[in-house]
Amino acid sequence: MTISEENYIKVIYHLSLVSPKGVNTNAIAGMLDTKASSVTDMLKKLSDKELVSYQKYQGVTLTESGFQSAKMIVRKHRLWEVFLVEKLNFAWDEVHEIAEELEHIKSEALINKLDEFLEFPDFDPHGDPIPNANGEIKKVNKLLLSEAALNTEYKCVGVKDSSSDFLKYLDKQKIALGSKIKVKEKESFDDTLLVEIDSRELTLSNKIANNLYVK
Amino acid sequence: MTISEENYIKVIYHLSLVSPKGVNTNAIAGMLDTKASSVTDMLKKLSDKELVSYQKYQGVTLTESGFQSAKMIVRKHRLWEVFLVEKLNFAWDEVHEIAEELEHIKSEALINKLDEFLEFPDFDPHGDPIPNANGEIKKVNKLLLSEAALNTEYKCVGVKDSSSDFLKYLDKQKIALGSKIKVKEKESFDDTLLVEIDSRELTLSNKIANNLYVK
DNA sequence: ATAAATTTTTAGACAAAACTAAAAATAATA
DNA sequence: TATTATTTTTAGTTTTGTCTAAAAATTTAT
Ligand SMILES: [Mn+2]
Ligand SMILES: [Mn+2]
Ligand SMILES: [Mn+2]
Ligand SMILES: [Mn+2]
Repeated sequence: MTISEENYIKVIYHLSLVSPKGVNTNAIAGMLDTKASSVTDMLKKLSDKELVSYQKYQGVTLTESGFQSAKMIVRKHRLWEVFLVEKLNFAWDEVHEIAEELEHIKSEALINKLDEFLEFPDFDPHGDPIPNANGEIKKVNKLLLSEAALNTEYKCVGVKDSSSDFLKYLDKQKIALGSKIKVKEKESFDDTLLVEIDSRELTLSNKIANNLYVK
Repeated sequence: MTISEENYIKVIYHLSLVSPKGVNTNAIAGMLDTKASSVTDMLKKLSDKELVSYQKYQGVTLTESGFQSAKMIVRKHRLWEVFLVEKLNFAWDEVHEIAEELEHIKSEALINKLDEFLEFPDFDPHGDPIPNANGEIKKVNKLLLSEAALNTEYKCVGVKDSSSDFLKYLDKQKIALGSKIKVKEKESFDDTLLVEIDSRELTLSNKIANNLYVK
């Protein structure tokens, strides 16, 4: 697989978690910052290689083989992110772009040795699960902070939006994965939350609450 | 720079250490396992980007900017090799191919953090010097074992040939970088050496002696 | 149900990096 | 020096991945 093919497969994987019946050409184009016509061309090629099932105008889904490949790319991406944060001391908002490149390094021995070196982590720095060498993914019952019950203690376990802006905002508010969090009040007008985080009180907008996973 | 351009620049760098007056088209083609015509095409492009000085039929040399770029690629290659051996426990004959891919990862922050993580190594697992962030290379007065004086204690500090075959042969003979080595006798007929390595006696062919650096 | 809007695909073109075959320049040899 | 051999370059293709513009299919709205 070329780097470009891998990027398409990965994007189709992520989109099909949201639209499992079939992923739109335009959605793929949007994610890859390319044109719909380019996507159509690539879908034909991926279909020839039996990585996707594609019938024109009907959207696209991954085949079993495409699904497996996608998970291996995601595995590499997330393991490299762990490496960058845990070993090289990058901040969690700095690692995604670099991992976008590292995820295309071919060696299977490399990724398995890296996994071992990192002591087989289950989650990446953003709380996303890391598929193991067989492609198995540990399922976690997380929910968005916006859906959390009042006066119940949760733990921050992941972010939905992992843009640098959002991650830096969390840093500024000293909200990290692992922080204890409890919703004390919910403003009915705009769903603003009054929360207690590690015994500090904070006000969080609904937008924030919609992008923070808790458990 | 594309990956292909980087590979050309790196090969021209290595070849120009041997032929500083100008590197031949055919030599480049040989190293990159491509055709001379492809090399000519690329030399024009590199010349347009002022990474090389090129006049047709006259061979090619790196410009200052090309030279600096080449050293940064070599820096990345060798730092990754150290990482693979020191941290991921790869054998020294397994790392070159993987480093061939890793050397093209773009981030400068990454390579400098990796350098720090590895505690700023001066040499890679094959004894080759690692340029620092400014492109400076530590010069070492090493010589080939075949040129070593008799009955003088040396230390193995590098290999000239770093093919898997040669490296595995050294492993089998328990010759590693850092081993103490002394030439006891030199057979005048075929230059075979009788050496003492870490207090074991061994017979080494001239071909071996011509590919092992000592100091 | 028809028309309008949107999405998707096709057709044709382009740049990068490779190739083959043939021509041109340079180097080696008689 | 003239001839031959080798090296290098040019000319013309190919493949991959992209693009624009236009056509076709599908979806939405009237
Ligand atoms: Mn990421
Ligand atoms: Mn991540
Ligand atoms: Mn190497
Ligand atoms: Mn090396």
